Amino acid sequence: MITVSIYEDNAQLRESLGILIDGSEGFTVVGTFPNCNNIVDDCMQHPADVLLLDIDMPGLKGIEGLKLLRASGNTETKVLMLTVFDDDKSVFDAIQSGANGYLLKKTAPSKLLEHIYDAYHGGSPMTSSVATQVLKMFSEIYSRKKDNYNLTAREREVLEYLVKGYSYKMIAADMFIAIDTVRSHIKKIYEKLHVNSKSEAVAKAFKDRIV
Amino acid sequence: MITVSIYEDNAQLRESLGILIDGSEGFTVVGTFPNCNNIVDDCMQHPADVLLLDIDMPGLKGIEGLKLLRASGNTETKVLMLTVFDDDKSVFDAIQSGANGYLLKKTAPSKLLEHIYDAYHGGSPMTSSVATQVLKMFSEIYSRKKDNYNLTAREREVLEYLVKGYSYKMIAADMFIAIDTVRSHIKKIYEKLHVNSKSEAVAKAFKDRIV
DNA sequence: AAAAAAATAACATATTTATGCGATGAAGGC
DNA sequence: GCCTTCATCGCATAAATATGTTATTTTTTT
Repeated sequence: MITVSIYEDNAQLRESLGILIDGSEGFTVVGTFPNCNNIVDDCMQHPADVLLLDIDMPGLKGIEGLKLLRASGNTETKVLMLTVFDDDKSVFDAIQSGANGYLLKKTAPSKLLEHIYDAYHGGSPMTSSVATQVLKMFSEIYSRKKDNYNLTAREREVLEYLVKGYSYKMIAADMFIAIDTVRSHIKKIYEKLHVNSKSEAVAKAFKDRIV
Repeated sequence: MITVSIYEDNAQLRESLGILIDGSEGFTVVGTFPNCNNIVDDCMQHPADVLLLDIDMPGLKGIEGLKLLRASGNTETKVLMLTVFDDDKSVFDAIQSGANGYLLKKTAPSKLLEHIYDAYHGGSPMTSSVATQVLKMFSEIYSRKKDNYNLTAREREVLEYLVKGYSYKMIAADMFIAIDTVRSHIKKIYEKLHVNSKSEAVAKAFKDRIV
């Protein structure tokens, strides 16, 4: 038997969700709340396996509630965020705050039960459009920027040494070129990156994933 | 009508998948292949909306095939990876290489059709256990390192200025302290981070997410 | 073949960093 | 009250960096 609590400000939806879930084989609703102002207490007094947490609620927002819950040490309860929109900011926040899944409200009731089941068993159900957001964020994080500031191969090489913390002298020795050549390259790099110090170049290299 | 191509080395599974999909309303199979050695050509000669791509195939692995396809400029075709296991290395690779979804082979046939439909419409269907992997990676990436090298509040502040590319003089001005005080802080920072130059400190700050 | 871009190098110089040593006052723990 | 940590500041100096100018040789492009 999977125990579920529902946080949803719309009374109508809250009740119909409750009836749906409670009326289904294998699920019991142990609490329904119109806001998550006392979420930490609620979860202690009515422990549930899975929470359905609306993102947009008056008072404490769903994500804030989630953060409180996790901050209180509760990492066991699975939390499924419910929302009308799949804007990336919220998705991102929810994930970072420790949500176990992210569903659009338009999810069909039968699916909803399935998703609760999934979450209970360690899965992270998410609407496929939300998953798209997540993957997009991933590829943004991990894709090299297309704009590599037109650094030449040699310049990129030098920049990599800078990132590794090498001094001009060390770079020269490693690349078998004169230190003045290293200077020349670095001067060019600074021009292209619009910086004027080693540490700025390093910072930019990290930020823009040039290296 | 959604056109689908199937890459799967197991002849039995390949055929039954083909029959299932081709026999379903709204789906047509335009190609079935036992390997993805010629995936780029295949996709030109038998354009499909969605590819089902087995991860483990003799010859070119599914992910390698995916990379080739994307490298050839094809970013339009939706690609669903199929696999028996949900190990994080592959998931990660697939996402980075531009997969649109990641499904376990044990996915029920009815779901599979749904997932193909989802992918075609821009979604990123993934088995919920795979989604768990993805979220886990996310939180790993974004969690601050616990070890902040015991920097004091003031030292962290100075380090942030370094990351922003400020010179000692600028930091002193901004923090309303003497330049020698800035030096003192930085000396301490270097000791704690085990580095001995500004750019190394900046690099470490980025790598270890101190800032 | 001519032109453009990239890699190499030298020289000079002002500025910035790195490092060492020492010192003072304020805050907090015991 | 004593001790420790933190934040503050000064002075000195060697090393490294930033910047400008110029020039030669390869490599690439047109």
